[in-house]
Amino acid sequence: MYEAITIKDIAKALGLSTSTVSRALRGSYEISPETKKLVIEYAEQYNYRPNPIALSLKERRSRSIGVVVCEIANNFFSQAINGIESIAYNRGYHVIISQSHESYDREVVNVEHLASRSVDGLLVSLSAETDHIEHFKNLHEKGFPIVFFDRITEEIETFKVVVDNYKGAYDATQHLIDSGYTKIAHVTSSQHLSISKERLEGYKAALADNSITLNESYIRYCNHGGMIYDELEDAVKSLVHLKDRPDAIFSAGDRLTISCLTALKAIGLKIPDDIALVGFSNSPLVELLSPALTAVKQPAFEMGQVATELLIKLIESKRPVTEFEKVVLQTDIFKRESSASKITDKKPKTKKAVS
Amino acid sequence: MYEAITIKDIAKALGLSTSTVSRALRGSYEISPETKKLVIEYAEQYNYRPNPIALSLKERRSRSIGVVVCEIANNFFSQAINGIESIAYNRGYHVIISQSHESYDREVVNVEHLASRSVDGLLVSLSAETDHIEHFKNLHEKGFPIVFFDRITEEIETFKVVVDNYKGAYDATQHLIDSGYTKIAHVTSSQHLSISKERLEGYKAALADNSITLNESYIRYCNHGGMIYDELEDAVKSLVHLKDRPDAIFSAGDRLTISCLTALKAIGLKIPDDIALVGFSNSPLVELLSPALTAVKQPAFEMGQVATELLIKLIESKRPVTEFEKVVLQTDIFKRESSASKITDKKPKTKKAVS
DNA sequence: TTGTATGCGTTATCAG
DNA sequence: CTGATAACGCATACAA
Repeated sequence: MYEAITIKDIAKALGLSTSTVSRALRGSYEISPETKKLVIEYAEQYNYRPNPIALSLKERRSRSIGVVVCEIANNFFSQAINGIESIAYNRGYHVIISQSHESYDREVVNVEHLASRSVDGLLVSLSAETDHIEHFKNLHEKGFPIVFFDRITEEIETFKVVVDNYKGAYDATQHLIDSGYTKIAHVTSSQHLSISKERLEGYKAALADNSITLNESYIRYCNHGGMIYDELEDAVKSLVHLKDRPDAIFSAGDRLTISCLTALKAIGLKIPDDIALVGFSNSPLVELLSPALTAVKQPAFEMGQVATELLIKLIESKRPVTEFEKVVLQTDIFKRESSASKITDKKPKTKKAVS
Repeated sequence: MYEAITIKDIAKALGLSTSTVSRALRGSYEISPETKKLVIEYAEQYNYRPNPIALSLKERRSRSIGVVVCEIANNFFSQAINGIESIAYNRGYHVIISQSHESYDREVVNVEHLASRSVDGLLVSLSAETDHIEHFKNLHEKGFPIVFFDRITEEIETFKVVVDNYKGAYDATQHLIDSGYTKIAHVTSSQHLSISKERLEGYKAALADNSITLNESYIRYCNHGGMIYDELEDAVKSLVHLKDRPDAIFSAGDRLTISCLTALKAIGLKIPDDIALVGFSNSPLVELLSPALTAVKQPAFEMGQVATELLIKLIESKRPVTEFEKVVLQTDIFKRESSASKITDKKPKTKKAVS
């Protein structure tokens, strides 16, 4: 039905060979100015565009990079993708986005599809369900360029871009403690994720540094990233129904934080009067939600940019790269307006140095 | 660097011809069971995957559809894309997303790139800057499948999916009036957009039906969709600095609503005490922002689904389609908790029937 | 300066 | 049942 013009059409129309047309269009020096002019004008007139599919086949590269994330309806990832795009666009790469919706199976399918030669490299942030990464290992061993960001794996040696999750979590927890809360629950994503582990460590360290005993029953994992059923709502409910109800929650992700807000609202608890909330979030609305929320913000856009630069470096390098860096950026904490409630005269601790 | 296995490799290794291997892999009935088994096992072992690029070239279709939107960091569009994906995935199509960031030039580039045979069809929501659509007309006239959603154009006859913007805007405005506000400003996107025009009409109609004189100085357009400089902040500021300051704002889009919230906060105005706000928004947080906000919510996911179904219908139809429907869905209004302020005992009007 | 032939990976057609 | 060949659109090594 839809037929576009090809080099062959131009060649036929002008009584030339396809190679001449091809060379003329690429401005090759070996073509006479007249022929060149003729061809270029004709191409212009008929709005000729080279077929990228044919080019890909020939050049064995598609000039596109694949992005594998859990969700784009997530402020962190949509901002990261904007960063990815900003670099890719300038370097002449297309960006193909795929969502796993936190499903391991879906992630495998997406990776296979993308990698089977329709992209030149992959930017990956693991799904919450993913606990083994053979699908990436196979590719990586064959030399396929992969860069991990945010939700990374230590099992594959390549470029990685993350934030200092430990410190972000530490600061968040410390902020709650500084505000007078001591019974601090932690709602996090899957146990398998690097970010969950690091944030958990930061949380634990802050408690320890303030001589607060860790209460294991205050920790809730959402192994499906809150994507199934009422995974997160259930977690929050079970927390507030504890006999020794926590007076604050530290949530470890954008979606989790938003879901916590929603769940608490649904339960009828007021923030921060009934319970305080501090969470990782990149929502532009966090500043609006004050005093409901204090947010730890990730430099999502920059992470996307850095990861993309590294990936393109990998793609375009002639010889195998052997030196891999792990870029660590810093989080920002947006503190809510201090509300009267719960604020004590505790002296703020000096911040600990973090690994 | 990264080399994947091809049919040719298998053929060589097994001492067969490429055609035999190809047929064996596709389970052709004319291949002996033994050969079939041999080939399939070998392919499995070496993790063979057909090269989609080569397939595209051969079949003159890529089994992928392109999406052209302004932003994915926008609740409406990210939800719509989820709807698009949900259908496309089931029908075996890839989704390639491109963002115009409300720039006309960027939109043209994206469309050209996508359409030059790397996608089989296009799902389009126009950018705020776009005031002529030759780039789509050309394609459409050549028979290239396009479906418009949300921000559509009447100049091209094809499938379209929208919401009843008139009614959504009418309801929003009526809600403000019912709550006792009369000096209602309207912050909207570009004048060129269909949605802006329709929402403006709904706003005007509600005012008229309540015998409120339209104050032209209460209307603010953001012709770049709020993407440049402080376009939106300036609009809000100029509104609140009017000598006859409006007591309410109706904002006509997801980003606009969020920006209004942010801008009002920055200025130091409390919602709804100083000024009320009702806006189109699909943010999962709107219910949290109560009583700051009443939101008109669009069925984004469904819109994405419907648009995708129509596009695939267009792509896969053998003969040119001549009957085009325009699907109109309904908005939902999420009303904020009624706050004491400003609520009068005005009797609610009966809703008008809408075109 | 231009044309011819080849190959990228796959499948369809035609011959065996 | 299997193999050789052509074609999809393009670029390039090689001829002329």
